[in-house]
Amino acid sequence: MLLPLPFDEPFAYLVEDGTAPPPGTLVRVPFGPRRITGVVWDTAPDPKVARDRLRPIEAVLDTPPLSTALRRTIDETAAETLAEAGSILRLVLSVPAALEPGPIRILWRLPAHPTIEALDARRMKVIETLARSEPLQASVLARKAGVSAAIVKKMGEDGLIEPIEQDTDAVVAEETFAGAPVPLTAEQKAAARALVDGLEAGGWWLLEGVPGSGKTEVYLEAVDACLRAGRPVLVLLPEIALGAQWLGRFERRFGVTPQLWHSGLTAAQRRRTWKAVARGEVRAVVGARSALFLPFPELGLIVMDEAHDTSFKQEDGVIYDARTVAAIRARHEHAALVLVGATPTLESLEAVAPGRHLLLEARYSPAPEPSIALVDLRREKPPAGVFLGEALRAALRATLDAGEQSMLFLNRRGYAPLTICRACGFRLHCPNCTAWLTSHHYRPRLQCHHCGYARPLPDHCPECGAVDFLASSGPGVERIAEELAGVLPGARLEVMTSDTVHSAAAAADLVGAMLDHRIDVLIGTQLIAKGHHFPDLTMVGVVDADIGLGGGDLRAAERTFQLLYQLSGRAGRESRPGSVLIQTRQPDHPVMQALARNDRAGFVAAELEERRMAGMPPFGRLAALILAGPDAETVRRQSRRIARAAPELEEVLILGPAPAPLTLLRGRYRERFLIKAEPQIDLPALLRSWLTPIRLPRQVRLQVDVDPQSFL
DNA sequence: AGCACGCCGACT
DNA sequence: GTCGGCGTGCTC
Repeated sequence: MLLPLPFDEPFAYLVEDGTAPPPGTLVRVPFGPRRITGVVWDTAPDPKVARDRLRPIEAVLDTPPLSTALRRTIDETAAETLAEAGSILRLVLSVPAALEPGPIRILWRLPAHPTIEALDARRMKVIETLARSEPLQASVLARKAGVSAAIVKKMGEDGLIEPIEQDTDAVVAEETFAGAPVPLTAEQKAAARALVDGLEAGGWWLLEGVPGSGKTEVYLEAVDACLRAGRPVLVLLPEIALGAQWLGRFERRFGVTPQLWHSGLTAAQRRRTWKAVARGEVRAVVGARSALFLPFPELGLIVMDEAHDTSFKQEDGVIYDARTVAAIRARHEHAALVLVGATPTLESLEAVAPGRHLLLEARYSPAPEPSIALVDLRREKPPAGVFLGEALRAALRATLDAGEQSMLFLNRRGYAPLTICRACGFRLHCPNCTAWLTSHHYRPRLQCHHCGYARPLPDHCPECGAVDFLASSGPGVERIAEELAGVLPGARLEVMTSDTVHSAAAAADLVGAMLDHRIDVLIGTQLIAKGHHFPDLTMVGVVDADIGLGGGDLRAAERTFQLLYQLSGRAGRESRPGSVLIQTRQPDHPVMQALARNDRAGFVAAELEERRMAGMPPFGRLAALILAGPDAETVRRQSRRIARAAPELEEVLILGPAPAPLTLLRGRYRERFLIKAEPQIDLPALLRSWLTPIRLPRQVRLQVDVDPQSFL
């Protein structure tokens, strides 16, 4: 029995007269003082307790069993991430309430032999209504029959009508997938055909296309083919992309809304969807990465849109990469997997089989490629405290005068990333993290973006007490909005960040305001880079393109290119030409040069060559170990212990331990290792044999991150 | 993960 | 004298 708790091995239980339920069955078992729902696993467990201490299974649940494909996915994901199998099972059984019967609703129907003698007119009306209807709720019945609720209630008491109980979770809306296919270009048709023809055989594809090339329409053809073949489909999107625009396209194509799975669902929606998926009644789910662990009895196709997006990496709790898990699940389901995006990761470009890399090169609409220009901030240096250079200001003005829209991009929330005392030089920092406090003006306070610490904006220096000497250093989007208001008086500005957009509805409002041209300039963080199409948007300005390039991140260049490339795609839709202005202090950087030449292929080739030389992914594999605990010395001592036990292999390079860049995070000291292995090495297995024998004191936590995306 | 057991501080 | 803090250990 595998339990949804952090254990690797299944536990053993007694079964009556040796009739064990088949693998996958959900059962209720006693575990210490509590009752837990576990799943019958495939291998006979090896109990580490005496036979006579085994306890019996308490009950077998009605929930349909977990499929073999899902159980193998759990095993393999555990092996790959070094998480316990039980922790992965916990992701599958993430909705405990879905394992219980749902709320009961009482419906009324006619008895087998209804009494109709001597009934008054109102009672007859109720009988007649039920005679030509399905069982109804009391209130609905009363309304339909045109009588008061009291009459229905009394008839129930008198046995004239009969109650039945209905599990409200058992009711699903019938899904009829219809809608109209969108006409496709020859290039799109060819790509769609390749996917449709390959569905049966399975395996994975890379669907790459410039923004506006119709990638969605192409993969929706594969979705359609899969549904026609009677197999369910899972479409994964970055959480933020699960917006009205995407759903609108799905609805236009299929005439129905798919089932949704994301963090914003209510408990009841979550419970109903989980149950319906488990019963095999759901044919299409669109969701964020956690949807990969839904209990589909079988799956025909997994589509990952914007597959390069960093939100597909789960960074806390069980650390997993949705791309890896999707590949594992697709393989065990004999399902097809399609990774979709404008800027596929170097990993997927390198791994894809030549015939399975589908390219869409033509833009749907006749808009020409945007012109991209670099502004050298070293030459055109704005005065201190000013962040928009002359060229950018002029472009913004011209766009406004032409009655068109602009976007200003800066990947920094808040007003300023640092507040400094001009009297004593003190920098306001977080008490729990190695990080400055960001000042926010819209919601006035100082905030740590790593741990959630916040305090009011101070009027004096907490160090030397000097009043009115605190100065903002560096820009955030709020500060850019302030500066821009001075540059374009009267222009309609809006700021879009996770601070100003709390809900899907708020995001839809902003998008709507852009579409209706009630906004002249939209200022925002990477939220604004994600697939929205604004016909009147012709200018995109990047306030500081260098932000992502610093630090020790091996993917810094790749990510910066992805982000700015995607952003450039926002400019100039329909028939109007777009222009992109990028402010940078490193105009000679390969990323900036490639952007200016609009040369993605060249950038990818050069970056791949660098990775190859360095043995970095995709030509080698990385893992990060992070030890964290409240006491710095204990953490250091334990890291040295782990270092001493490290395997010594020619194909494996172990760097560290060293204090993590974010040395203090949420009040815990952190030491890091980085492990680089040649591709032929089974890195998870190596880590397991290295780390499993090591017992750490409870205050020190060891986190293993295979294929890390973040290097903090 | 939870939950109990167990050993040291401020209180009705 | 007890209530309760959370460190440690165990759960088939």
